[in-house]
Amino acid sequence: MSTISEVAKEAGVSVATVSRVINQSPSVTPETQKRVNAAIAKLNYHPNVWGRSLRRQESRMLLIFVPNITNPYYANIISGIEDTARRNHYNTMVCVTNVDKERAKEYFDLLRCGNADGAILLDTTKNDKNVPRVAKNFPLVQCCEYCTNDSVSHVSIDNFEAAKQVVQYLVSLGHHRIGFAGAANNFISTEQRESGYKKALEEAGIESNNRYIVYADEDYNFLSGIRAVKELLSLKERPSAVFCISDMIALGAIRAAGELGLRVPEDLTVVGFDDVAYATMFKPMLTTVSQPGYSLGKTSCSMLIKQIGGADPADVFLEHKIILRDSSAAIAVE
Amino acid sequence: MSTISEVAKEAGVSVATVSRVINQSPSVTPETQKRVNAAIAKLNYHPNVWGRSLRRQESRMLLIFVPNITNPYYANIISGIEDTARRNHYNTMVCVTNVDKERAKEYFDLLRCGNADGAILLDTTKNDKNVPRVAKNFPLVQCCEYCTNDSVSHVSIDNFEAAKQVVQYLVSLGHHRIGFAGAANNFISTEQRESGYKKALEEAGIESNNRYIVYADEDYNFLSGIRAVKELLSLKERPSAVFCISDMIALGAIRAAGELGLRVPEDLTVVGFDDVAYATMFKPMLTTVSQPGYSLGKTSCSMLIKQIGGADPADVFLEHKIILRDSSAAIAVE
DNA sequence: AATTTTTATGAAATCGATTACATTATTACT
DNA sequence: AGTAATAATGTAATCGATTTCATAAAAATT
Repeated sequence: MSTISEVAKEAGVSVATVSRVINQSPSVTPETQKRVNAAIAKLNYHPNVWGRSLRRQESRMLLIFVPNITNPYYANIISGIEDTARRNHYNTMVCVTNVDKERAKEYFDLLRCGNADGAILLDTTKNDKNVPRVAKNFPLVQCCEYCTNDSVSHVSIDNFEAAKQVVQYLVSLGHHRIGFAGAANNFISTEQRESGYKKALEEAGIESNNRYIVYADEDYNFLSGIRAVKELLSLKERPSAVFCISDMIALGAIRAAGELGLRVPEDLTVVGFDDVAYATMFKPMLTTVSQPGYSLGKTSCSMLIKQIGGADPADVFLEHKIILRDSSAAIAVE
Repeated sequence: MSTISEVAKEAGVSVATVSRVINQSPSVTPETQKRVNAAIAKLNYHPNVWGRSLRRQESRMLLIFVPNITNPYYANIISGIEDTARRNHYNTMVCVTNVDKERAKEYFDLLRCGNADGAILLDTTKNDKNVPRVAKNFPLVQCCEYCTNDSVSHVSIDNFEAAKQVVQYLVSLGHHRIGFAGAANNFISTEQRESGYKKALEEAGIESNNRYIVYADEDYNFLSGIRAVKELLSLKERPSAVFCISDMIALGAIRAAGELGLRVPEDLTVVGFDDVAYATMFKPMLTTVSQPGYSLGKTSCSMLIKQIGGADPADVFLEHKIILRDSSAAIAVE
């Protein structure tokens, strides 16, 4: 690879002038510019990032922490982040943490070493102690999930409100035995959706029943969704509707119903969360809550870039949307 | 952030000695080591990567090009790559190209700028002209998909052989009207699987019928799978089995059958490819070909690291496995 | 024409780490 | 004891780009 001094020699100017041409600073004769550009083209020169970063004290690289990349729900968010980063001349680097705190710490070292200027976290848990600590020294933005410490920026939907609205919708369909399928993890969204569920029941004057609340595994996987919802459906007074905090669990719910000889939505109404592509791929198509993934990513990224520029942390809530499909219906007359 | 010279001052030694301690070079007194390490801890010092990379002329960063991250099939491969990279003290950076050649070119610039030492490509198309060109100057390894130019390394399964075996299996079940659902893209695996399909038919003495060959969209999406297979099933003499080059298309095939009132596997045998998690999530569970994703990633990565160290390009083929489940059955006696 | 201002360019310092070479201190050997 | 060999550490060059400051040339002003 060629260096700036090779270009300088080729063009018959000093390295300073070449640098000026690259960075489009004024006061370079059009004629000199042409000569330098010709040399750059001839040598296929690309400015070396190490030299540049070292001098400028910035890497123009952003990190994106995701727990795993299997969940299609992250794809839109990442697109939103990457497009915004690119538009601002930042590169991005997806760091797959696998919900492994050790690995996350290793990735945080990329900030300490100067490898990156900031990070967007999609995997913060409720009680995370490390994130606020890192945020003291480096620009961070939490997206979708966040820790309770409110000194760190976050962008998300209002999970409490969304869950409340879902349950209100179910009540409006005539359901009053409404189940909740959560997950055994420490994500704040999980907690908030459960709170929203309870609040809506309370406001509707329906007594909350702990046996109507079950939990799938940490990662919302399909099989644990089946297991959890089967538990719910084998109750004596089984619920006529179940609100699942992820589409994956909801698909499990539909399968569980099928295995127990129940039809969806005739015998059981199922509502999911996230609106992944698979929600429409199988019959019945899933009623679910859609998050503005691309916007969440886009907003997180522009917030991060502002913070790198010195802005203060902030919290932003974006709008969700409830999408009605086949898996929910009014309760049959008893 | 603190620098090496601050550490040197704190420890009362020269920067050279600090560097020696960091890099564990011999001939540093245990006592000095202790002092330096204490200073490092006290200042929370992390060596700056720009300085180091600039001097060492290496970034210890590897790129992973993926067409999209929605496809769960990539998750294992990426895990294999990342674990191997980490074990060799390399960082990795996932670059989502969205099958956009322009964006891929931008990412290649990360190599030219020195941001990365090499790349693993999961998205090379058959006739790609750019990849061999880039491979002249930088270490590249193609994984799963590769271009016909054989000067560039690749790691993959033997798609031709796998497809042949699938069709031989179908023939052994008594099927002789066997359909093929490919995709309208330029991936070499697509072509090789079609060739393997044809070869197996030929060897079994079954005449190939062009009307039994249909194509889903470029990205193997579910809906186009439904469309393509419906075409197949509406033929007068419809096939009794269909081999789909991806699980997504196979799931579409099952749906298509259902919509036309056909049962799987009683009326139609369906075989997929890739063994994604969803293959077991819906009834009937999918018979499919499993690729050793983790090993593909791992092998690609160690090959890349060897190439960075100066080794020559090479080609490696790994073993696939045909996984028999519910969606395939012997043909009913007519 | 002489002086000031502006413009274009170059020389050299700088960013933070590594490393070849130089230097000093210590140990081993005759 | 005096010299050679070895060990521990320091000095300074280096990687490639940016940028401050200096300088030379051109243009504008009086």
